[in-house]
Amino acid sequence: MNKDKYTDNIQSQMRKGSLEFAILLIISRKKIYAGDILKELKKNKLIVVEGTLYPLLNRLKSSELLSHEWKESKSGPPRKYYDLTSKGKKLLKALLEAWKDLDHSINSLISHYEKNS
Amino acid sequence: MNKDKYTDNIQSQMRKGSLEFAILLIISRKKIYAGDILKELKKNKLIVVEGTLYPLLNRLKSSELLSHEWKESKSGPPRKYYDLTSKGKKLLKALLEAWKDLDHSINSLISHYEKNS
DNA sequence: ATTTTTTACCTTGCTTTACAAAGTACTCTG
DNA sequence: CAGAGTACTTTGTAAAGCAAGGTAAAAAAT
Repeated sequence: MNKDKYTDNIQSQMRKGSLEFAILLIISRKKIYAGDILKELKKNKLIVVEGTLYPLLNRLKSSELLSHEWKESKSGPPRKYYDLTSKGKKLLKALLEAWKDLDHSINSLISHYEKNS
Repeated sequence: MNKDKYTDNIQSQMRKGSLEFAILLIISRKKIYAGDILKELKKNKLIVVEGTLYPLLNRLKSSELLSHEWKESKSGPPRKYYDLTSKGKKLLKALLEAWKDLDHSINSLISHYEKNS
């Protein structure tokens, strides 16, 4: 175990856990392809790389949470535009509740911390 | 890939990412041993099992984020009581900032979602 | 006093997954 | 058509969660 590597990565670990959720939220707004999803995530400080995003999208696809259709691009090869399936929409609602729970739990722990420091 | 298994686990994945953070927060309040950490996590709906918690505590220990001392128990074998090292305290402050960023990012995405649905 | 139960911590084997890096393929520009 | 840019995929490696089983100490039951 490389200590520094471990320590450095805890912060990114924290973000990664919410990655599927963030991606479903982004796709729920409008049909969008991988390149623009990456940009949206970066805009929100949720840094991901291709090697993570593409397999993740394919997992969501084969779990029938996403569908996609090919669309021509004016500046390169065609793109896969993703959309939520009804199963995906349903899950998104559930994740929203789960997020609210987590948000509440962590913020409650934080408020204890901040009282004592 | 088992679809249902994958779908079922996204919610817990979300929580897991914040696990180290939550554990450091809990330990920051007072010296505490694994059994009581489990109870605190459950109280906050952050469900974890022994097979996850013990290796995690050991990783935090070998990264010098935690220290521990053995204490006698009145109802069984001795317990390892964990405490934050100064390195752990420093990391906790950094994680607090990272959490606030994540919280802000996700809640911003959510507010877009809720506007459109 | 020995056995059983409870409590506490640890380990093993399996599976999932993030990521870097390399690969494939399409399209536009010159 | 060669090269640059864009888009999607695959491979190999390492990290980590979890179920299940293991070790050990102390208390309770017999």
